[in-house]
Amino acid sequence: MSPMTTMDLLERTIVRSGHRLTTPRRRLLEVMDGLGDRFTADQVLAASPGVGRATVFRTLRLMQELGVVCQVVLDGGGVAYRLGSGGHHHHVVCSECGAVSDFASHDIEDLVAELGRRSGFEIDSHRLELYGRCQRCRATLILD
Amino acid sequence: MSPMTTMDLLERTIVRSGHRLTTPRRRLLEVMDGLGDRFTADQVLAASPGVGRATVFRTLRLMQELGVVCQVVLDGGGVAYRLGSGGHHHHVVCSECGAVSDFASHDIEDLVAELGRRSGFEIDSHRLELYGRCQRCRATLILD
DNA sequence: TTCTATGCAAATGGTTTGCAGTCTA
DNA sequence: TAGACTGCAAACCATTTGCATAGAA
Repeated sequence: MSPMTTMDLLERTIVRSGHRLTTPRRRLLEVMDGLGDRFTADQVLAASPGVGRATVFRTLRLMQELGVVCQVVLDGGGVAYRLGSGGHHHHVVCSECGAVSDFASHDIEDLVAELGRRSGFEIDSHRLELYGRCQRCRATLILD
Repeated sequence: MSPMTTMDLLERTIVRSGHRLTTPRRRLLEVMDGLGDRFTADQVLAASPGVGRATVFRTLRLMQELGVVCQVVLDGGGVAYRLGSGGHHHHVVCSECGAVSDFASHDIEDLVAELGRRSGFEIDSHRLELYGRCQRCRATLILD
C-alpha cells in the first residue's frame, strides 16, 4: 500500500470533521504545503489564482479549528500561519530569515500553572512565542 | 513637598525624552490613567472628545516607545494597552472580567533561554501572556 | 519664531459578511 | 437534490498618512 502523505492526512482531517472536501480546499492545502514553514494569508491567496479571498480566510479559520493550521505571532505583532503540528506547542521564530520551529515543554506548562497560581488566577491557556536568530543565520558571516 | 503622582511621572518621562508636553498628550495620559488596568485605543478615543483619532494612536505609539505603555495581547488575538509597568514583564488576563495583572519571573527568562538553546536559536525576545479566571471571578457563584 | 505636534479626512491593510450561484455528498 | 461552500464585491475595523494649521519651547 502507498504511504500516507501530508496531503492525505490533511484531507482526511477535513472529511472526518464532517466538512466537505472541495476543490478550493484541496488546492489551498497544496499551496500551504508548498509554501514552507510559515506563510501569510496573502501569500496563500497570491499562490491560488481562481480561489477567492474569502475562501482563503474561511479555509484558514476552519483549518485552525481543526487544529491543522496554527497562528504564529510575529515579532512585529503581525500574524502568519503554519501547517501541521496539532496539539499545544510554541514557536521559535528567526527574526532574520523567518524560519519557524516548534517546541513543547512540560517545564513551561508547569511554570505557567505555577505563576498563575501565585497571582490568584486559574490559568486555562497561554501564548508564548520566542524570537531570535536561528543556527544557520548565526553561522552566516556578514562580509560587507 | 507634595508627593509625586503617576501623572507627574508620566509627564516627566515625556519631557525627559525630548518630546513636547502638549495639551492633548496631557489629556490622553489622564484618560488612560482613569481607564483602569487595560484599555483599547477606541476607549481612549471615546473618552477624549476633541482629541483626534490620529493623535490617540500617535501618542499610544510614543508612550510604548518610552516604555510607559505596553501592549496586552488578548485571548482572542486583539490588542489592548496598559499604563505603567516599565521593564520586561508578562500579563495574566482574566477572560471573564478582563482584569490584567503583571508578573515577571527569572524562571521564565531562564527557561526561555534554555529552550532557545535547545532549538539552536539565540533568543533575544519573547512574548508570554496567560489567560484564565481571576480570584474574584472564580469566587463569584453563578446563580441563575 | 521655529518646528513639533495636531485635527481632519482620506487612504490603507487585513479580515469579514451578504448574497446569488455552484458543487459535493 | 439539499444545503454546504464558493466567488465577488462591498462592508468593516483598526491603524496610518498627507497636509494645512495650531501651539510648545
